[in-house]
Amino acid sequence: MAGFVSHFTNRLDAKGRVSIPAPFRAVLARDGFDGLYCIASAHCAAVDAGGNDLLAEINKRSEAFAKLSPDHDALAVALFGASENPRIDGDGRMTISDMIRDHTGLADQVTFVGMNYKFQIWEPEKFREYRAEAQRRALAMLSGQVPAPSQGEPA
Amino acid sequence: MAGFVSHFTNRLDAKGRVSIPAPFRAVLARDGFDGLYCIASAHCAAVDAGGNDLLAEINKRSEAFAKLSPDHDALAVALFGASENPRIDGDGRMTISDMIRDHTGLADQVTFVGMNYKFQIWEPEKFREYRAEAQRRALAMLSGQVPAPSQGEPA
DNA sequence: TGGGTATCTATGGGATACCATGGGATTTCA
DNA sequence: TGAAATCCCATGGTATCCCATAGATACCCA
Repeated sequence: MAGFVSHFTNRLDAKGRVSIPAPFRAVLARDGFDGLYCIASAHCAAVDAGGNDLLAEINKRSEAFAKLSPDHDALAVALFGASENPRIDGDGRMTISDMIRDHTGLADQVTFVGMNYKFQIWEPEKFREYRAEAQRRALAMLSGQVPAPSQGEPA
Repeated sequence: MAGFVSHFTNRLDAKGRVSIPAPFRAVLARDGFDGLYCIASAHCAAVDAGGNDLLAEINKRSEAFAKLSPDHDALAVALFGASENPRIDGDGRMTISDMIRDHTGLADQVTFVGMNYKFQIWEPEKFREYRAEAQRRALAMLSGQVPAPSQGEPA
């Protein structure tokens, strides 16, 4: 079954709310996660969002280390300390927290980008730039110029 | 279902009380633990807090040694001697004990950091420093490289 | 086929509930 | 009996719930 696909740009209202695109809501409803799981991306000005599938990916990363160890603690702070669990109201909207606003730099519009098992939250202009760069990289990779990165690339 | 996520900073009042963030209280309520389980972190200036999940991890550690053995006794003293079981009042607040105050160095503000199966209690400024370091280490760990030996860890 | 209607979506705004916080009053314990 | 812990209530700010509206699309039926 298809996951999060396509991208949408919606307006942020005076209360800091934004409608989650209806197709994404449908995917979340199938997933069954309560609300939305969000985590700041470690390598770009976007926030990853999704449900159980995304949470499972995050959990997988920290399971490599023994709990209560310094390594596990550091990883847990970096991952879960940078995560949030916003609710979705009856009209399909979420509230943009300070964390999301600071990390993405978004102001009055929000771009939602489907990435199959998760989607990303972007400031629209920053997403345009990132997308252009991503397409250049994809083109280079597909033409065999650049070796595909080994698996386990941070999302 | 997600555990403790995100981080919050609340004020300590004149009576030494502080509100436990509502999302954390919701997780604790699901967990069913009576009050809060707290233990000083062995490797940083924070206090681990949580419910049955955290307690289970602590128990797992001491069970590695035979009861009544000197090793088990020593570990039990170290673990449970550094533990506390504060209550949560009707308004969702806990009282900061001298142990927590001394071990974290906190003064008038308290930062609560979600780490999924537990959360940590920090002095806000010390947390900022630790977090920056944790993000560096996490990036190194996740990029598949051997993590740099964590010398110079904040005590 | 075309007009009309119902539905869905994004968005705005009022009303309400919740949360963090402060402080008084009461209880507990040494 | 005095200090500390606990209970209880008040309050300001914020988040959430609920309803309204407009535009777009899907649907229906003559």
